[in-house]
Amino acid sequence: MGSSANSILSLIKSSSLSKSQLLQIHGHIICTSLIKEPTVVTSLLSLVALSSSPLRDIHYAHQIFTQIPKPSFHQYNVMIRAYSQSNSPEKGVLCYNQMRNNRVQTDPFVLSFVLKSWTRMNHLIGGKQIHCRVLSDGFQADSLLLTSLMGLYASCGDGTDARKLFDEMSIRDTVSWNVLISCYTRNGRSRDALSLFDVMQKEGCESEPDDVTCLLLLQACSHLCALEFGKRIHKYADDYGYSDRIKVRNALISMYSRCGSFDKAFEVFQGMHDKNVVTWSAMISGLAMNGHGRDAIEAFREMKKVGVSPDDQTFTGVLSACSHVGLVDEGLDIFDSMREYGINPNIHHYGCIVDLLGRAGLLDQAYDFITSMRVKPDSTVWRTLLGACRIHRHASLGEHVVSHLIELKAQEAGDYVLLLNIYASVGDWEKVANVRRLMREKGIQTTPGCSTTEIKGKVHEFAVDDDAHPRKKEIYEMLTDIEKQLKMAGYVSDITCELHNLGAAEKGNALICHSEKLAIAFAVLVTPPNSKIRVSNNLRICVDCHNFAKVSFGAQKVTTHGLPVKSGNWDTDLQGSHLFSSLKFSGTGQTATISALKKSMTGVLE
DNA sequence: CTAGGGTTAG
Repeated sequence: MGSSANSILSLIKSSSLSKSQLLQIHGHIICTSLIKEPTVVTSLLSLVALSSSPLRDIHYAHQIFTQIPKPSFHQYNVMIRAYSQSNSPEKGVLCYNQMRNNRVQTDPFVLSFVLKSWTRMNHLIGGKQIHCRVLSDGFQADSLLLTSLMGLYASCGDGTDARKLFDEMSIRDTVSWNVLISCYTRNGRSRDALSLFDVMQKEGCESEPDDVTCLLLLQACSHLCALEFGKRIHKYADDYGYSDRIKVRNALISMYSRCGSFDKAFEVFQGMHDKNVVTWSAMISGLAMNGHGRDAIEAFREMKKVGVSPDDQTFTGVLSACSHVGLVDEGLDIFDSMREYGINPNIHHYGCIVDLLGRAGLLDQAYDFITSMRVKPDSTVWRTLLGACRIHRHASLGEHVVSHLIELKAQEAGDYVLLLNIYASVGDWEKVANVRRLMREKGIQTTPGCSTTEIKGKVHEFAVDDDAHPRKKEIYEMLTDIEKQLKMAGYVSDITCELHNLGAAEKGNALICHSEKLAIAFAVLVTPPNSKIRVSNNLRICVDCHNFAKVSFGAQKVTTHGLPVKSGNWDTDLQGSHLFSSLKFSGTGQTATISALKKSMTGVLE
C-alpha cells in the first residue's frame, strides 16, 4: 500500500469529513488504482453505509460498491449489514446471493444480517433457507444466530417454532428470553409473556430481566390491563436501576395510561428531567385516551415551546385528542401543520381525520377525504367511517361503506353488526332481518362479549347474561340495587343499541345483563367503599352500559379511552364515545375504571 | 471492529 493510500485512509477515519471532501476522495479512488485497495474502499464503504455521521447514505454506498471490480468478504459484509437495517432489506438478500455466486465464504455475521433482511420482509421460506445454511455450515450451536432465527420464526409464525428453538438452545441469554417474550406479546399470548418474568427470576436461570425485558413486559401488561403486574415491573426496574432509562420511563407512561392509571402516568412524566419526543408523544396519547383532550393539545404546544420537534407518532396522538374532544378546525390545522415538520401523513393520521370529521357529523366531507387520500384507504379507515354512520344514523352511506369493505375482502363480523346497528337505529327491521340471515348463511361468528375485573390480583371474568359465577345471586341483587338508585338519579336506559325489534320495556330488561354491568356489580359487591374498581372489556362497550357507568360513578369524573362505544359522540357529553372511565360510584364511594382490551381474555391471571 | 430484543390511530 502506497503512501497516498495511507493518507487517504487517515482522512476517511478523521471524524470531521465534509460531503465535498468525500466526493473528492471517491473521485480520486476511482481515477487511480486505489479502487482495488481493499482497506481504503472498505473504510470508505463503512463510513457511507454504516456510520452514524451525516454522510451515511445507503444509495451512495451502493454506487461505490458497484464500482468495486471484485468485492471482498468485508465489503459484502458491510453492504449486507447496511441493507438489512435499511428500508430495502430485499437488496441485502440480493447482495448475499451475489456473494455466494462469487464463491465468497460467508460467516455467522453475514448469515445473521441476511436473516434480519428476510425477517424484516416477513418471508419465512427465505429465512428457512438461511436456517438450512446455518446447519450445513456447522453453526448450529451459535446462540446469537439461533436467537436471530427465533426472531424470524417469531415474526412469521405463531411462536411455536420460536419456542422450539428456544427450548433446544444450550445457552440462553437475556436477549433470547426477550425475543420469546416479544413473540408472545405480538401473538396475543401476553399471559404467557408475563409468566416468563417469574421463570427468569427463579433460582438457576442463567439470565435475568434487563431494561428491554421490562419494556416488553410493560407492553404485555397494557394488553391485559394488568395494572398490578405493571406495578411489579415498575418496582423491579426501580430496584435494578433500570427506571432511570428514558425508554423504560416512556414505557411506564404508556402502560399506566393504557391501564387507566392516568395519575401514575403523569407522575412518571413529571419526574423526568430529560424528555424526548417519545416521552411527549406517550404523554399526549395518554392524555388523549384518558379524556384530557384539551390538555393533550396544550402539551403538544408545550413540547414545541421547549424545543422538542414532534414526529409522526406525536401527531397521531394529538390528532386523536382532537377527535375525542370534537375540535374539528383545530385538528385540521394541526394536520396541515405536519408539512412544516416534513412529515407525510400515514394511514393512522388519515384515520384520525376521518374519525374527527365523522364524529362531528361531517360524513360527506369524511367520505371525500377518504377518496382524496394519497394512501390507499385500508379497511380500518372505512370501518371508522362506518362507525360514524352508526353514530349519525346514516344508513345509505353505511351501505356504501360496506360495499368498499366487501371490495377489499375485509368484512368482519363487527362490520355486519355495525350495519345491523345502523338499520336498527333507524327502525328498518326488514333490513336488520336481511343482515341476520346473510350472517347465518355465511356462518359469521360474532365474538361473545366478556368483561373482567381484577380483585386482589385475581381476574374474574363475566360473559353476557352470565350465571356461572358462584355468587351470581348477590351479583344480580346488587345490580338491581344499583339500577334502582340510578333510576332515582335520572338514568334512562338507552335502547338504540339493541338489535331486536322489541318494545321499550322489554329492551330495558334485555340490556341489564351485559357483561360490563355484571362485572361492575360484582366489583362493587366485593370491594370496600372508596376503593378503585377496574373493569376491562374485550369488545367496545354499548352506549347504555357506558351511560350506566357514567351515571353510577358520577358524570363529573368521566374520562374515557380504549375502543369507542357503538354509538355516541364525544367524551364530554353523556353520549360519550369511549369506554375507559375513571368514575366514582356515588353510592359507596368506589372509583371505577373501565377499559377496553383489544383481545379477548380467558382464564384467570393470578 | 462488526450481530440478536421495542412503535402508534379505529
